[in-house]
Amino acid sequence: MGATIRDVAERAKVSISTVSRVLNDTCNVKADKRDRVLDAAAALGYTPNPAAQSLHSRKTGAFGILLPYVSGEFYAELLNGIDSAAQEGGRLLLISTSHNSEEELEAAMKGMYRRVDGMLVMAPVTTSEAVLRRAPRDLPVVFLNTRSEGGGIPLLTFDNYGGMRAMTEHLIQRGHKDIGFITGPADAFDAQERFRGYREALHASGIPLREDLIVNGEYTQRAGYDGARYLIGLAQRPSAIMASNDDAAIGALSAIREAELSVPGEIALTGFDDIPSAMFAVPPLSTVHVPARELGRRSVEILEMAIDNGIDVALEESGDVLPVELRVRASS
Amino acid sequence: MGATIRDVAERAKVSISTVSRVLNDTCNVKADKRDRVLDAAAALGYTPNPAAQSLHSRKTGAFGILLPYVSGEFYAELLNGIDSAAQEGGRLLLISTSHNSEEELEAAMKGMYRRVDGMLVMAPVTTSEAVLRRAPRDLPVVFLNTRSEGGGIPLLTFDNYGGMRAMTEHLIQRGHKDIGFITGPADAFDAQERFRGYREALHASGIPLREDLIVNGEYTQRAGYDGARYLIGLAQRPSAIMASNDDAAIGALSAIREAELSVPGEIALTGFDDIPSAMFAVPPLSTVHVPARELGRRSVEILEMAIDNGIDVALEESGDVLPVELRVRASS
DNA sequence: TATCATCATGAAAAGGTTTTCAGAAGATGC
DNA sequence: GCATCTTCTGAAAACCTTTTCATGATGATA
Repeated sequence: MGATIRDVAERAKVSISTVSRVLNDTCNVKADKRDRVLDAAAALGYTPNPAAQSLHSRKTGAFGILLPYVSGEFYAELLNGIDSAAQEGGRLLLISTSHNSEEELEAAMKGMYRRVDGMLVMAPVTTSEAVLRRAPRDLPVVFLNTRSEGGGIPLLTFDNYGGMRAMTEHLIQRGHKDIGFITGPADAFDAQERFRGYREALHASGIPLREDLIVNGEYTQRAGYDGARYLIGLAQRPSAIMASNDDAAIGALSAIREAELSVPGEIALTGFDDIPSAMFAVPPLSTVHVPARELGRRSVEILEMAIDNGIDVALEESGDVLPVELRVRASS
Repeated sequence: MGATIRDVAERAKVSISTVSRVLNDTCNVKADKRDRVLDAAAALGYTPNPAAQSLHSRKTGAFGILLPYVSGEFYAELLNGIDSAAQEGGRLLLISTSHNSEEELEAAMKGMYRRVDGMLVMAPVTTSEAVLRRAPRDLPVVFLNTRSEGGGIPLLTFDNYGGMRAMTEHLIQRGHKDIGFITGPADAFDAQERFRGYREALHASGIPLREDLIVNGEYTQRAGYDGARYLIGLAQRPSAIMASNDDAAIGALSAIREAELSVPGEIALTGFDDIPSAMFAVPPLSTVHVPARELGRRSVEILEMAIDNGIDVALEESGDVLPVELRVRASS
């Protein structure tokens, strides 16, 4: 059904080389032929076959993105940034999820190999090196929010540690000493970093860590709800609860309100990520603003650079830890 | 860098035809050669070039999905369903956003043409016919949640009208007569349907429509917040507010709490979509459950059918309006 | 042993593009 | 008017598969 360059050539009574030249305006073609080709192409609704093009050029004009999940406002924001940057660059976007499983991750990378010019990978439960070991060597990869053993790998993170540390210090400054903490997924890089921020802030202030105030959680509302219920039920109830992300905080908020405790009067509450919902929580949630959209955009830029100029050039631009910002609202 | 079938053939000392046969096990090959080929392929880390394959087979093993936006929990759920179904079918997923603009939509479809075997399109502000008119005729398309002028087009929707009508009837049954309504985007199909459900339910119960209780909104928390503030400020304040989706309802909830009105005591509140956050709102939000994930999965199945067996077969399976379910929680 | 069917294999074509190479046509300088 | 140089154009190669076709080998049957 689709017309080929051959059809266009026939209709315009020129060779296929000429058609190609006109369409890519690569060098001079006489005006009359040029017009004939353009007319013929329009009449036939000709579009070059991308498979043939990429077979020849070894480029695809696309890149892949590999996320643990797509659910959640954080990922939505991130995707948003990636999508708009990709669209501006005229690139197509292939997406896949790994569910934090190494096998799925490897399968997805294999599946995208040579269908994309490069990949954006977010793999918080392994290291960038481990991923690269199982990936084709000639595929430019930029990592997001992933642990790295050494340098030499394009990697973009934001300051999980610093953000949570600042938030903890904020609570300490407000006089809180017994601060409950609902962790993220135990094996996730960012969750560990956030926990470290909490731990070290306490330590620096000489506040002993109460193990019973630490609840293992997930980045979900459900986990936040469950965790908060546990903390509220303690004999020595904490005066503040820190959730490892906003979703968990919103779940915790639900549990706290259910127990008819006031926020922040009886229990202060904080989150992390600053998803849109944080501002509309009741009361508005104190949280750490993460530039998710920006992270998406920047990572696309770096990938673009890696594709065009090689990994080494991209490297100079990357290795960045994007700053985060404390957003103190009514919940603390 | 990547090895080709030619390299494998050379290393295994066979012809490329044999390599191809072994790798696709299409017909019998002697055991010794088969082993040599397999060894060589493994040693070289050979993967067939997808561009060459799809050039020959005219298949891509991928499909495209075109959404208005990717932000928001509803889309995340939908994407989730699509992604998992696609992964099961071994298909790659290309994604793009249209921002409800016809130009972007057309550009995205053109961009994906011949890079995908079919497309899933959600275009609530136009009609499926309008989209198809500008699309290549030989591209299977399944529409989601899109208005259609006639039949004959694979289309999957859920019962926007019925859901909102049922919710309105629920409020009427609870004795509400002055019910504020925060609309969705004026030109969106689903938003119009939801509004119609509200209007006709009132009409059926003989309750006159108060124009001043209808606020033009968006599917955002911000719009819900603004809309609710307006409604609360009215001299003749409504006793209930219906938001066109959960995001708007959560924003409205924020405004109501800010005004220190009780929910549902002084103002009842309802949403639509049943996003995960709805259950964790305080109080938990009465809403209409929409099978977003299911919608995603089903649409992939239908597209798969359209690709394999032609549009007509897929058509029989589609045209469905997925049922929605009232979820009455504490907010009403 | 001769014939036939079956099996295994390689050569070659096709799929649609871009690009190189070479040739033809026209222009320029003497 | 001839040699040289541009400018324009077409043929063909290359990109990497899959599949058809043809051929040689193997085994079976009469």
